[in-house]
Amino acid sequence: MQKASISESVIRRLPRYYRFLSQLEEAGIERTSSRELGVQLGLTASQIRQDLNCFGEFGQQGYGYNVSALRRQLELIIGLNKNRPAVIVGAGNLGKVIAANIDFGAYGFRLAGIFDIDRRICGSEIAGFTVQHMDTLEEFCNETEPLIAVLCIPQEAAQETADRLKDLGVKGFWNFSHCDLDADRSQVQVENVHLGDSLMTLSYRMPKDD
Amino acid sequence: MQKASISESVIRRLPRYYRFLSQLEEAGIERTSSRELGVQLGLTASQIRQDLNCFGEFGQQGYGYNVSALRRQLELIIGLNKNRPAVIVGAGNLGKVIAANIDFGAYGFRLAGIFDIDRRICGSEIAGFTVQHMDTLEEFCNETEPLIAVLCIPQEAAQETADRLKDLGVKGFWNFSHCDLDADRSQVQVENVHLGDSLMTLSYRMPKDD
DNA sequence: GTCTGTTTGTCAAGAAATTCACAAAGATTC
DNA sequence: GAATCTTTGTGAATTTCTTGACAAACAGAC
Repeated sequence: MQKASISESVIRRLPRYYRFLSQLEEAGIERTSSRELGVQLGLTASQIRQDLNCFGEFGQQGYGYNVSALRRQLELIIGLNKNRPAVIVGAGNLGKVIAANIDFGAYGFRLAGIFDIDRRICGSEIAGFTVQHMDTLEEFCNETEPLIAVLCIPQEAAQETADRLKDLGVKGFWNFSHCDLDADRSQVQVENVHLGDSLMTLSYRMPKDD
Repeated sequence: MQKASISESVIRRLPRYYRFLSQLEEAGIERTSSRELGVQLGLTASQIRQDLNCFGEFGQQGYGYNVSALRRQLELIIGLNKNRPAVIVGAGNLGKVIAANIDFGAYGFRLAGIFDIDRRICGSEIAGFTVQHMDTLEEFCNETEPLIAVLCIPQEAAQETADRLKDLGVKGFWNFSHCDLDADRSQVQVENVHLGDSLMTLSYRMPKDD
């Protein structure tokens, strides 16, 4: 499907393409072109063609791209059609919000369980799941084989927990802890989410008025 | 302070440098070097020196960098020492979590108010703030002059609300709506946070086992 | 105080990403 | 159905980003 190894820059743009095409499809628009997409997304038409061509030839000369077909292709490329089990580790404020508000199904996953170390939280219900204690993590993983883990735990516990989950077969980490996980990228994929970093870049870009 | 216009790539790395230096400082480590930082952060020493030199000469040959001094410099560069008013718009699940969990002070801002369109939510208290109705937004902005707004509202309302806030003098948007805001970057800065995009890149990087 | 070792700041080379440009192919018009 | 218009896919040019290399400067040892 893909021509060579895809650069990080391209990968980061794929979700935007997918989102925008979904919007077009919902709006009932049947066809589009790299020029049109470029204008809407603030990119050059050339870049969009270049990006898409990493994965195949989805357009037609003189016509452009069929919105639904291209959206579907991106869905397959990104893997959104799959249904891979995911586990949330850490049922504090953040864990709760993610459990309740992220539509894992829309991203090719399904939430399969929520865990926490605090026995006072265990047993309570979040998003239809009973919070389980970390002691039962091994059992759960052997049974359910989660492909990814969402880490919503304090910085101190993150690396250790990630290692433990890695040994249990988890292949991807969506990491909300305030640290960068250390991992051999050939074995495990890590997506760090640092809201603080994001806010800092905004802070940097604010007028300095010195 | 800065030598020329700073590239996006460099800006994105600054928060990581800052975070890591804060950790070193807390651990009581006094000095470090570009080589050491590079090993820890998974970057080349050359890149770190290049990045830092965009803003000045903070190191000393034969010695390296003083951790506290460099952290302090980055603090100033990013603007974390400031105290600029911020407003949260949208007091649903996400708005609540952000209000309660983001330490705005640590990023050079201070939370000054929370707004929502839903009168049933207005009047309730979140993180010490009484949720105000959007009708009173103009009054609030004239008084408090928030520099940034955190948008935690549905996609449909995002662009309109952003325009309204822009007219009220807001210069930056931390946008959690599921859309990319359209804005003249010379007047207004937008930092889009798309958790869905983040999860999609993880989905893409998962084994395909076809 | 001299000598050795380390590390910076910077320039240049190399690599990567983006944009340009255009032939080829098909759509659309008349 | 011929002529014109549009748009893709792609190789090359350009720009941007990253890495390599080294002189200059200082630290630390003796």
